[in-house]
Amino acid sequence: MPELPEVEVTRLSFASRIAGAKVLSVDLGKPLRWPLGCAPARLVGRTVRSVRRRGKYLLIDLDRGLLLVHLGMSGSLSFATDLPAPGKHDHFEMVTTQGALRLNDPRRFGAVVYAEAQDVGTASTLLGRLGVEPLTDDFDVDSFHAGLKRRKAAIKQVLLAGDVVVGVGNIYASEALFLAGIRPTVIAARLSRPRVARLRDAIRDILGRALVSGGSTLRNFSSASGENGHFQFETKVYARQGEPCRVCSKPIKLLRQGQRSTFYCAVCQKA
DNA sequence: AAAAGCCCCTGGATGC
DNA sequence: TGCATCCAGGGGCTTT
Repeated sequence: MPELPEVEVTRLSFASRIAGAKVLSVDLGKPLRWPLGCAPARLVGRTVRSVRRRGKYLLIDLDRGLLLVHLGMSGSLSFATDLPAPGKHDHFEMVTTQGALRLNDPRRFGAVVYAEAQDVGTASTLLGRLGVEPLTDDFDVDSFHAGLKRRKAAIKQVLLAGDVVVGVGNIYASEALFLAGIRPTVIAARLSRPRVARLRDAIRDILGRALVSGGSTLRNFSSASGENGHFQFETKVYARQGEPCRVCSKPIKLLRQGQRSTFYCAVCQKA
């Protein structure tokens, strides 16, 4: 579920509401991907400053230290003053003076990790190897082209790896490659500069439009205020194998790359 | 350094 | 209805 648009939609849905709140209590459910990294009681009394995003991570800045939140495959956050009693898949809850922030994550691939501020951004942290933010001006054609030049893997898998550009997951990788007319199996280093430029524009276009649409709700994603996304109704190739391409009417194809599904049109996307 | 595989976990859909 | 199998939006870690 959560690729860059979903994470950003989540951030926008509670960042302003939680800013300035004081932490009253923190409770954990079953173990997530990584341990919190501190005793929950240590967070009590701290103040939430802001909520930022880096790639698919949310960074909740406290007056001292910060929380890194990752939604994994099945995570979603809720922030409200009137949440129902916790369910079996609620594994993190932080009650504040302005509402309770809760992580629901059935598969538990997500995580909430506490870090001291000075630990963030270095190569030793979770954020150290992340690529450029695709919706910023730093995502320019020259550096994108240079990054891809070093990679001999298929372009789809390079996009998913997140060390060249962040935030593009399985849905939006297929969609962006379709929009750019590029076959997902093309070796990244072989893409010409004009095609790299098209791909850059396609990634920004897809992510931007998904963001405006509130993200994609495939199973149970919703923002922290409970809004569902609706970009899943706009996908051109994702999960449409066998159905006619919306441009040329030939059947959409499905293949496996790195044990993940890739969807493409063999006519519209040239090698 | 980069690429390929493996694995964490639960639930829903499908097939017998 | 029950059971087995496969699949799912991510990504760190280990092995080539």
